[in-house]
Amino acid sequence: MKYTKATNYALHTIAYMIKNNKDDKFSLQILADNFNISATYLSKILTELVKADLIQSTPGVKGGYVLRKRVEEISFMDVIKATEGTGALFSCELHDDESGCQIFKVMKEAENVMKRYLQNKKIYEIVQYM
Amino acid sequence: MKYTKATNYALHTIAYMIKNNKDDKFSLQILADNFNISATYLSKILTELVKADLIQSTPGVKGGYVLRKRVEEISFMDVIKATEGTGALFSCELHDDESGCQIFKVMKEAENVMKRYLQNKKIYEIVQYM
DNA sequence: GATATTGTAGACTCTAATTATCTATAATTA
DNA sequence: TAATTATAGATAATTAGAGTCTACAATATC
Repeated sequence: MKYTKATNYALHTIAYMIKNNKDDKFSLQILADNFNISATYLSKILTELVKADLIQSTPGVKGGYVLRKRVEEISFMDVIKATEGTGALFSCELHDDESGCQIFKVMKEAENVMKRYLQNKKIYEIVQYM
Repeated sequence: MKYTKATNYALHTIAYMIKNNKDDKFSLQILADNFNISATYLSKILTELVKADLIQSTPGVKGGYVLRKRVEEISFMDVIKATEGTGALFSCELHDDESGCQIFKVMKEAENVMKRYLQNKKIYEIVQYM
């Protein structure tokens, strides 16, 4: 069980945008070069952030990506949800009704504890140390 | 990012052993039948629990698996560690020294919060409700 | 000591997800 | 219209997960 690299790129992209003047527009190429990955690959990741309404994209000349929320409103969890999805980390196929499984309940609550931590932690908080 | 099914089988096996007389010896076949999976497959999973010293296996006639610790000493995390390994959920390849990455630090602490919860939760606590 | 029983190791397969890349296309500005 | 910028689609390589099957090792019992 591991977070995907896409999540890492997404978190670093948002942090990068906040750090380098949060109101600017950033081109895909600039961002991709920053991580040494192909632009189309990063595009797929950022498109998920667009769908999640965390950033906005505009095509065409002078286009690019821009933050869509105030930095106080962008948590780690918001970004992770966009890239990893919202499904539970643990699932139990051994019961007809998973939610009745005692093991599932514990695993789900443990997951919630982690997710609450990530929901409360905002990305701008750590940008100053980067 | 998902827990493996192996973790689910492992947790259910320990719970099953605690529930059905914790001092008994259980044969692989009985346990595998219980979950409708093949014995050799479950064996691979339980062998990890043996290595982690949570259960003991004895081959031969009248052999089987038996718990090796008192039930108060078997936490969810103990089992999960055995099946999922001990590596961090998040890793950052964008820095030479990962531990200096601010994003990594937050992700690691979030993980620790979840793991502490699972370390404090013992399997015998939920068996009574199964 | 032979035999039945029980767990383990190894090789192997199948599938799905991850991690990309490349090409073509759509939208926008100048 | 041309240049620029993001997106969608096809494709491919690699790895992890989820098993199965066969052979083997250890143990008890007769």
